[in-house]
Amino acid sequence: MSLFAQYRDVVLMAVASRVDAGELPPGLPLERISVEPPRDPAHGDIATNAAMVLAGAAKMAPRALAERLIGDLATASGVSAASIAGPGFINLRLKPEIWRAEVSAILRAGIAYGASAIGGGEPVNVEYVSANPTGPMHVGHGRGAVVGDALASLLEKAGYRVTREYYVNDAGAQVAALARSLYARYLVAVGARPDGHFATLLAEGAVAYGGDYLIEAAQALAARDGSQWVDAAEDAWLPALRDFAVERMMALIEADLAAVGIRFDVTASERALVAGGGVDEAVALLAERGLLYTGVLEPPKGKLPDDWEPRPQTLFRATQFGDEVDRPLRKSDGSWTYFAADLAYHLDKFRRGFRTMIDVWGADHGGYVKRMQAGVNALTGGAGALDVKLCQLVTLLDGGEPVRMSKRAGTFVTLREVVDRVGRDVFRFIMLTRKNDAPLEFDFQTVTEQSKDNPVFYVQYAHARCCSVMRHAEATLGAAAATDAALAAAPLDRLADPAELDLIRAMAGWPRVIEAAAEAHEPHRIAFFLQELAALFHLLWTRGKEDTELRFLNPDDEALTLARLALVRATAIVIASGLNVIGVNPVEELR
RNA sequence: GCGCCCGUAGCUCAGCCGGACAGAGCAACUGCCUUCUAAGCAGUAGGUCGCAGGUUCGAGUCCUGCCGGGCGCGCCA
Repeated sequence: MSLFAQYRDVVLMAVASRVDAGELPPGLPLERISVEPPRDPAHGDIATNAAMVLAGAAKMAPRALAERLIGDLATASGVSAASIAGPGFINLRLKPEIWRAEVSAILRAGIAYGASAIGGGEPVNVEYVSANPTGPMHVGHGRGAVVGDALASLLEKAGYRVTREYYVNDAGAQVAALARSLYARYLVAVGARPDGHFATLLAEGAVAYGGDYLIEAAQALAARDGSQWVDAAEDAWLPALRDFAVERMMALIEADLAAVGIRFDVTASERALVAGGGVDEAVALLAERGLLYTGVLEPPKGKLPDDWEPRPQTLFRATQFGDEVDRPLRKSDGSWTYFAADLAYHLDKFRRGFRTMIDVWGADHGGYVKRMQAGVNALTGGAGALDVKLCQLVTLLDGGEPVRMSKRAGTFVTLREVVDRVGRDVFRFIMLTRKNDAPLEFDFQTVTEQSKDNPVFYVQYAHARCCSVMRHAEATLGAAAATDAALAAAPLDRLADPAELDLIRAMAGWPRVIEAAAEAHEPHRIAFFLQELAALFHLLWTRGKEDTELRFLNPDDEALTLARLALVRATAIVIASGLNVIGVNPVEELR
């Protein structure tokens, strides 16, 4: 339990004892009480809004209510002072040994420090990337991949049972178009058409996917199947080529993702879902609940599609669940819309035991959120909840100049190109330096330079400095004295400098960051926490440069040295713990 | 036209499901290297939190309207 959770209990006990004593009425809204670090550290170590949030129900002035509570709080274990401030805040000052004990706790917990049980083992499904299997990943996909993966790790750290999932859209028109593009490449590969044939088709718009990656795929297809498809009818070759292409593209995508250290527990296929009758089942369920009807939609406002014509179709009553219009489930050719299949897919997730589902999408899918949430709401009878994290665009720059698009990939700069250039750790960290709904600028020059302009480096450098100190310590004191177990028993009361206590307080906040970020589904908070923690460590380091008394290694005072080594080691552990959640390897040396 | 997201210091952005004088980095100016990696640190300066109302003891945070930017708007996914 985090320190703040512990003191929340202390506050609750103080309230309960005043209720027992008849000084406060029963039935107060205790859930509104928060216990957190005050924004201004000068106010104390721990602040609670208890008096203010209970004032209404207790029919008392906040400060008067605070007076009732403060006696119990001032004498609570570990509290050195309690005061009432401002509109009715109660500020607690903790004895320094409470903070110091946190250093031992970190050393004993190791990289697991910060783990929480608030998830209570509840299953959560995080679906991310889910790019069409039509080509290599581009950087935009990479952002969603990192956000989803870090969010999944974050939730695991907070005690949820997480499934990482990829939904393969292998049933729609996109993959048919992919198969046609592959066929055109194939005809060239087996020599049935001249070299320029593909370029001509592409220019005419007869094929959709012009990326070079289909050349290799076509050669592989030719090697496997020879020229058997050359004179075949489309009906004959399309299914075979589609399967071949999807399999090939998924291998490509999985390799790209592996380069960023991302893997999935479950890969769900849209085609398998449709073939297995999942869509019929979901649609039947909606029909059963009276949520389907046949109707004609108004034409969309704004840009009207060229071939718009009103026609009756099967509609889902999404408007009953907060959507703007009712949504079609069938295309004019009788097949299911993507939305229908996605409904079935989310119903499937729910039936697999996930009441909480999180989808990470690109911002261009923003218009799709309400209908999907409406669908989940309808299909689960309100028991399932879908949260959608929309990732805004990534703009690639090089020294402030926009990066030109790559021909090889078709249109976009590939994820692989970027990761090969900057490394997976840099890529992952930078992708979390903005909240997901803000656009992100990714400048090759900035993210690879070694200065404090580069947040990845800045955090890594703090960790490397910690490791450097430990290496020096081991050289003089011996490895046995510098183990985590040995340091946990160091005389921590020697840590008395305000800058040292500031660092400890920040580290003690790590469990809170995990819990708050997990509840908000916001992995970027970890990156910001790490930057703050690194800053505090760099500050302390430089103080030691200026004032020999504050140096970590003090040859004349071994007890003091051990206490400070405990602090340094704890810092390294918390940084590593944070980097671990976002999937970045902490480095031990930067040379 | 409608929906979603965004609007915080000159620039890039935080701001923890309303809380105590609004934070950081960059850029600018001033300092700190015989000492654990100066690839760092400290200080100074800089903001009507887009605008106008509303709810509240209390609003950058919630509600309404407007302004500005991005994304999207049957038979694509």
